[in-house]
Amino acid sequence: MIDNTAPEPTKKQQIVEAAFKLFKARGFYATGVDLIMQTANVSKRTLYKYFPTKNDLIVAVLDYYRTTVAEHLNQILHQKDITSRGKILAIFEDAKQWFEDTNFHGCLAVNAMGEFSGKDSAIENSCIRFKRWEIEVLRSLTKDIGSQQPDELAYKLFVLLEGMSSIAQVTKGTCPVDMTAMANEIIEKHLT
Amino acid sequence: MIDNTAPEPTKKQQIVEAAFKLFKARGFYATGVDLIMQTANVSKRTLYKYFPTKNDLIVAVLDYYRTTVAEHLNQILHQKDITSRGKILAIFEDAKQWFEDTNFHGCLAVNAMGEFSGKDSAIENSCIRFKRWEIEVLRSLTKDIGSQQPDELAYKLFVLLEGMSSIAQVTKGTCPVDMTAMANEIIEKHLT
DNA sequence: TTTAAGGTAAACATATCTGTTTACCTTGGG
DNA sequence: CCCAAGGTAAACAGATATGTTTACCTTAAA
Repeated sequence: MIDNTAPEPTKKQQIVEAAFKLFKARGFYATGVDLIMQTANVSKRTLYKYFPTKNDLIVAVLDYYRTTVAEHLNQILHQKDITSRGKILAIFEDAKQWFEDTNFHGCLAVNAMGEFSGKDSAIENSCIRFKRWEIEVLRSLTKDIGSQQPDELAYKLFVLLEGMSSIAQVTKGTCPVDMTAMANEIIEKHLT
Repeated sequence: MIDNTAPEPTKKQQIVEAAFKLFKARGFYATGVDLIMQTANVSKRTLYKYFPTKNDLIVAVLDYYRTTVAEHLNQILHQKDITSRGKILAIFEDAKQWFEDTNFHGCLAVNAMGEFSGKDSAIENSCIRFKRWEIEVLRSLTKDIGSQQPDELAYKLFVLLEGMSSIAQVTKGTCPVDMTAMANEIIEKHLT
């Protein structure tokens, strides 16, 4: 009998998810493995079996972070009755909700870079990969729109999203500008 | 005889400057007080005399960070033969150079927020104060320009700068867009 | 000369962190 | 039945962190 219901054991995933939640809310250095293992309901031995070092776990968490963002984005990207331009604007509307959450703590990759820049190249690379992936998502959309310079437009939009994120993380105040409209104007200007 | 040459002792400043350099390059948690005191050429006792807690020192460093940015900005802001609009564009050009430095490690206030959000309200407040000050600098310029909604325009420009900073910090790649030109277009669009 | 302020150097206390090891438990298939 | 895989619990080791304390030095002013 072949078991095809749950191929992956759940313990490893429990660890990653618990660590993800804690790292996001409390930072990386400030979160000890003891707390992670308690939150995940897992013994320390099991944790170190799957992740020989804490930094290995951090890399896994950053990769997991990308999959969660990707799954969330796919709800927008896979809609059939909406143009690529509409999808971009939908991303901005979605980001607005995202950033206004009182529980928002900034981009995990940016935070990780702040703590591990120049100290752990595997973590650094994971952060860079994440940002490259984000901009690639935008680029595929700006290419769809028919832009002659899809890279440039994607970068402009990316700067907006990153700025919104950073400001929201620190000030936690409401945004006085309709950033979706601003993005739309930038697209408009770019296409003419 | 009254001594009015150097009223403040230099030790305190040495500590703040050394800590500033180290925190910027290596992060807050990852930088121990031993390293700070060695870098500052100061004994541990002296350090704890001026800063009873490491977090007290962090708050002082964040305040010092603002004064260094302010002094740098004043070179632009105090020029007489340049319009307010020109000053804004000069800030963007300056930021470009700033962010392209291989030794750039992102905004210290953003990094501090990533490490201490929800953990130390004095540090949090220092970060928020820094961002509020930054946007106030921009607002005084957009007001000068004659904008009817100086807050909105300042916020738009601030989003751009923050986005540039974040992306530069993580990807360390060259920016494929002339952000100064983009800022100029946003100003143009806003004023009409 | 004395004294107080400010400093150094280094041992010390205490806590916490990552990571290891030992001993034991549970469970499902051969 | 048994036994290997995967797990728990908890003690342990070693490094490192923040702070404290003790003893001593230097210097300028009263």
